[in-house]
Amino acid sequence: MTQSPWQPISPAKPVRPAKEPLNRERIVDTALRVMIDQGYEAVSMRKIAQELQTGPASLYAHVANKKELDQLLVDRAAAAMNLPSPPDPERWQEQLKEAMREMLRAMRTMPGVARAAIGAVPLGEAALRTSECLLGILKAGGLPDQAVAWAVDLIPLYVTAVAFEENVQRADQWSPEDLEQFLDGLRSYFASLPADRFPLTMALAGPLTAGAAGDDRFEFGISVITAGLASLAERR
Amino acid sequence: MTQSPWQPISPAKPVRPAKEPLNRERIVDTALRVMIDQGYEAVSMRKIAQELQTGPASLYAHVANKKELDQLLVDRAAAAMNLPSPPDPERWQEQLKEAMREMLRAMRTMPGVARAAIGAVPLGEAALRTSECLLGILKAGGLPDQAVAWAVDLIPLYVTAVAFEENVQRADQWSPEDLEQFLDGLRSYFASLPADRFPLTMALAGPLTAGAAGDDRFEFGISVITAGLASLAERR
DNA sequence: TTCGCGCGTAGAACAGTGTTCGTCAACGAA
DNA sequence: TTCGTTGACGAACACTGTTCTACGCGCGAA
Repeated sequence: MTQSPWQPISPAKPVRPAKEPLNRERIVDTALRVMIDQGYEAVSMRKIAQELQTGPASLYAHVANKKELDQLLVDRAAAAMNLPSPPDPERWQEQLKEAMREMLRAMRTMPGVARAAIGAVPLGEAALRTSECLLGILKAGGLPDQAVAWAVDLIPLYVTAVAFEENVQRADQWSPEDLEQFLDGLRSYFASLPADRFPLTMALAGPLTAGAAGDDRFEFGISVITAGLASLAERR
Repeated sequence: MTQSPWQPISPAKPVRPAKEPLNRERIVDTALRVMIDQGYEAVSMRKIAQELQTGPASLYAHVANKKELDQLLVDRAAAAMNLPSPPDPERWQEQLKEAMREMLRAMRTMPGVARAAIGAVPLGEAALRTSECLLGILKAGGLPDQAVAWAVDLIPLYVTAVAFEENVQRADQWSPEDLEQFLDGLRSYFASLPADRFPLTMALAGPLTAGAAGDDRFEFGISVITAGLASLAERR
């Protein structure tokens, strides 16, 4: 089928520029960069495509869908964790806490990865490596196998949830002053409650609004979990 | 200003049907209904408006935005929980576990509410009531005030995360067979790993994939948390 | 009774989203 | 040289939350 003669001449020939071909790694790199400096909400297929100077459809040749891209980002975060090893039966509780701190640290450097990780079992290679590490520490602690397995589910669940909660605040661009202002509002809200129905909430308004910014609350959480797991080990 | 005489006859008169006026409660009712039988993802302003035979803009007269609607749904779930009371110092650990089971139960009857609850401090009246209840139980357990306060943060975080994880599966319409198939795939995936790098993952493939369907894993989690909190109380 | 005002209603539009369709250029094999 | 395959990608589809704007009804004031 030849061209119709009256057709307008071919429009300026897009002349595909000799640019680096797309691949999965470049896509994940770009997504990670966008996520780090604009947050998870900004990571859209369109934005990444634009950043790579292409159209959104091009990405689908290398990534099944957005969910898979999310998983790849999670795996990047997991790869960035350097966890304690080898497991030491004498120090397993401290090692466990160190591991949890490291997990939170890695998730903090990539705000938004918690949002991508929550509610989806991470099965990438790097994620499995962290699981393997946790398994080692917990086995060194002398926990029964079933407890070890479930703990490996519980621990990332908690850390991810904490990171996610922090990122919700970060996503709204809260400054420390905003946070303090929010807490002030919260305290006066607690103070305005009906005293007959919420006596404890009112009495504990101070502690309830403490430690929101720093790591104290997280340290409390990992202490509770570690102590709880230790109690299972001791009664073996 | 009279009508121009040449104007076409009044166009069928929209005749606003004598329908019940919109209000916040009807909106939340509808949203809840949609969420229960179609999941959280299906709860959109448009869909709710359509369900109420109106346009999406109408909702904004009664609800500030989607986030606020989410919070109202969460509060409905909180209102549906009937928690143990009064606190009993002799049975505080069992009461705590009962409370957590009840929280999960309520969230299960409203699949999707966990998605709405996660990462946003619930401050509605019903949510405060559950906090107050937890505060009572934990105080009865003899925990220090700061521990009580942080525990009240930790507990809903865990329960919500578990419920959310379950709902991700439910959202994808997984049947029990699908779940079993997924676990089979997981086990064979574990079996195919390089044995030198993932020895523990392979050895514990059984326990790792156990208890995904039932409540055993959740029971383990609440036991760990309760034991951890108890250890803080005992060393007072 | 009539006027005017305000509030609730709601259609249309805006700026996004994930994803798919169909086309087009480039490249290796025949 | 021609063919077939593959990757790239603009356009379009079906959505989303939210806002603008006009419209009509009920209610209080005159």
